[in-house]
Amino acid sequence: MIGLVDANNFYVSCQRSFDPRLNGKAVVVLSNNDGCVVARSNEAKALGIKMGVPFFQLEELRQQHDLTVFSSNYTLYGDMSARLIALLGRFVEEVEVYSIDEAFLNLSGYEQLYPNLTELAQTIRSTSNQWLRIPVSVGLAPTKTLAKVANWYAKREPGHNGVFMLDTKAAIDDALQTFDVADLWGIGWRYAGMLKRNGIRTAAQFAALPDDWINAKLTVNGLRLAYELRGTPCKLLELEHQPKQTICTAPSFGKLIPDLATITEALTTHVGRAAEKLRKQESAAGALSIFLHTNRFRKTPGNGLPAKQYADSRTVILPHATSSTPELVRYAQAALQAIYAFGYEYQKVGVILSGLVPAGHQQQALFSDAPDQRLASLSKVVDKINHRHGRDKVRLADAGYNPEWHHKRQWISPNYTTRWREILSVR
DNA sequence: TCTGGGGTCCTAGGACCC
DNA sequence: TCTGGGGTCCTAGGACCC
Repeated sequence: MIGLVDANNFYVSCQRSFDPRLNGKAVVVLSNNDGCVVARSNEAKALGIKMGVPFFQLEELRQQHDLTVFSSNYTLYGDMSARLIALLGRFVEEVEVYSIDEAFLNLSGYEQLYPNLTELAQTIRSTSNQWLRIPVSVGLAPTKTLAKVANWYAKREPGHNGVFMLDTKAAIDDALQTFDVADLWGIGWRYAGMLKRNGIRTAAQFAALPDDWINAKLTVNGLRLAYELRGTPCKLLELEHQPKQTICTAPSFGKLIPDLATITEALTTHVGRAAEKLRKQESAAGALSIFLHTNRFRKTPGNGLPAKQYADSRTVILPHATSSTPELVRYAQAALQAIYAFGYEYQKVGVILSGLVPAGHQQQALFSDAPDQRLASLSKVVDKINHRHGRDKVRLADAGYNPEWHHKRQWISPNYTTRWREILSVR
């Protein structure tokens, strides 16, 4: 059996954990730059606030109802997530961290220790409530996909008390009969539309389709999904932490930016951030892509016509794989100069590092200079200083001093768990 | 009229996830 | 005025090899 533990309204729950006055209230958490709604309390869902709606469209609702708003605080959510994972590790050996608020548990081999898995799930729930004040739901089933389905029922059926188990053929058949095919793990809006056009509405109907048809329409991924629904595991628990294959840093500007100088400051900062992530996983990048674009939603003030748009990107294959910030910045700035066009209001510049290889195992180029080892050491020392004394304490001068492009986070909460001076004070 | 067979590698684009 | 960020995997097709 596999367990899926999924935190309820995770970002909202993290905020409530440190401010119980928010319990019972409508609360939303916004995406980066305070753009869209990415988490909602049940009360906010009841007000009809949809996932992903642009925040500015909620202005009227805010005036009519008591709605509490937070900018996203990933430092806080990441730390709370680590605590939740540590908690799960006290109950079972094998935990796959699937996302910031979800984990799969391998429950096979625990028949002696936990003869009743529903009870175990309840214990996990109450422990999380007590230690973290984070409510979680638990789905139990023979495959990951069925555990996802079970979790869906655990979250939505009040009678189940946050735990739902699919352990018999009859229970699985029952659950799939009433499960919307669009809610399956691996079925997005395009596949959902295609399936509905073909008369497939439920998970049970999908699982009963011929293999050839599924393979032709949804590739091998769809076939794996069908097998998992039929009870044959195709997705194994991934317990090893895999290094990332690409690293992207591309936050929007807080306001539209027209000039190259300011965009260069932002890009320099983003490349520095991406390179930090790169060094943290002990990789080096073999290629670097830069992209730049205007705001595609924007209308020209006054006439309401779509504003003039521009977007371009440039990929540079590096002469040797590197993780050095100054070196990556040099190539990034040259690429930006090549794609920048005067006369537009830009929304975003971003960097993607790819061709990642383990640091220290880089292929040496035959006809170019060997990578400068001193540069690599320098960046590592800078990381250490910044880790100890605060982000960006040491950085390139090109990153600027008073960034007017910084993203918005108007409703940010304190970093309760990671900064001494922001620790919760109780009066 | 008839135009081989069997591979590898890379990339762009499309699907998906939270 | 204001519309997120960061990932993965698969396939088709083109270029190449002998």
